Amino acid sequence: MSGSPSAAQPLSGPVEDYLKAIYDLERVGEPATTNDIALQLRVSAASVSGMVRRLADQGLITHEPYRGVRLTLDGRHAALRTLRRHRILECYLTAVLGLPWDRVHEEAERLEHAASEELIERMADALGNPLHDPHGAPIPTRDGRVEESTLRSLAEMGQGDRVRVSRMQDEDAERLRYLAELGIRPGALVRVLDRAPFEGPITLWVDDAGGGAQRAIGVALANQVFVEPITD
Amino acid sequence: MSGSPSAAQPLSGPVEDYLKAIYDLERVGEPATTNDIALQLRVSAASVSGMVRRLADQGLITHEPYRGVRLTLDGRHAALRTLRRHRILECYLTAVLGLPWDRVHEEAERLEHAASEELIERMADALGNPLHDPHGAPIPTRDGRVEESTLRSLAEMGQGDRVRVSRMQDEDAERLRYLAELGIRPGALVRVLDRAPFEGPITLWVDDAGGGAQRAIGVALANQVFVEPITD
DNA sequence: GAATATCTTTAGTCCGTCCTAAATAATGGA
DNA sequence: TCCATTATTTAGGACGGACTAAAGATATTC
Repeated sequence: MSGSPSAAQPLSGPVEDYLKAIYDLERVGEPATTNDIALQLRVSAASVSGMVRRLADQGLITHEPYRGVRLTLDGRHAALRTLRRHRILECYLTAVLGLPWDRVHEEAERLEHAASEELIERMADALGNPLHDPHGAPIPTRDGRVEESTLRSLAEMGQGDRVRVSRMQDEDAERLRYLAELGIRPGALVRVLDRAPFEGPITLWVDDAGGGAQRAIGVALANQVFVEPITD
Repeated sequence: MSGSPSAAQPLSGPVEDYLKAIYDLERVGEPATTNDIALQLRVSAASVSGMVRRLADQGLITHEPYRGVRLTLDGRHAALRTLRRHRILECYLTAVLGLPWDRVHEEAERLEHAASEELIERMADALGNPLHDPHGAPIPTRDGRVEESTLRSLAEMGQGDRVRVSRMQDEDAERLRYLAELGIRPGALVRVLDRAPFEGPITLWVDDAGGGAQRAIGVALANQVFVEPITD
């Protein structure tokens, strides 16, 4: 109840992380719950309760006890600024400095709290103002707009569906690397050949330069891959 | 008395800043005093006392009460790692991203605590492993060697002396910008035309592409410029 | 050598961010 | 409807890193 309206005073690293997490959880529609935030940030639920009070005091979120948390306009803007930083950094680190695809997330996670707005904009310019990061996530604009399409995960697809991979969860480097080895990365064209029952393996045909290859992955992995159906 | 010999466990930002400051102060020979560290880091002397105990506990420095502080081998290596990061970042930010010369110091000051070793090495490679940062400071090698020449400041020069600017203090952006405007930057050739008595202005001839220009600066400014005599 | 000035350290706080353990609220079955 | 489970919050602490005020050590000067 004491936050200035649009001050954009510098926020601490942890605060930026909370806001990002809340943004992410809230995107599915429901308010973000204490527990979800705790899981996402690998922090105890009690810690989240504490931080939630502080964020609410600063006017970055609203909190209905036992119900969950929503970003205010200020909070959303702060979250989007951080997200822009993060994703521009990911682009730059892969495209210009050649850091491996699966490790840029972690690096960006640290740099996003330290890089100035100016630096980020220089990187964005150097890259030609990209619209998506290397994992397919959309990059918010300077003024806080994002095209956050609600994508379906590959795990929701049925036999015969043909889809294009548009985005993947970037937190887990090992899974990311494995999926990339199978040819599953943003832009890839995939067809579901078969789905075994009882959450069994999903058999795919993954197109590539040499025609394609048959692959099988579990549901857990498929859940990290977001796709859009091909309509042709 | 409980630090592991060469662990290189990650250090916090503040700790890295203390080690850098101590390294810098200790370079002139004497142990770094509490007060000097406090002044350099713009922190109270009491805070330094507290931190000194922690650093000593971690085996990064040795402390003789009321006498001062010295880096251990571990501490020196940590300081040099941070310094390498800082200076490579400064190079990269100016040379590749075109950040203004006088502002890279503060940007690097933040990024140096967040950038991974790998990122720094990629930047160094992209730059062709430079030996000096944009302000003329030598860049420590990966294995912790530096050519720390003991330079004289421009303020120590007398009438008629001819010198090459080799390095300048980078903390103060405004002064840096002003000196650069006068043509005083690393590499510049300068002759002392006159020194007014009682700490008065120093009149210089500064060579440049168009022949050169006469300039006058105060002692305070001249103290921030380090030079080597030209012997020819 | 005593008095004074200057440094340094200790004592006691504070804030941010985390924790565990215990208390309280909401929810879903029987 | 009441009970058990699960989610959330509160209570109470820890730690790193900063502070001010006061006390102790060293240096300087007469």
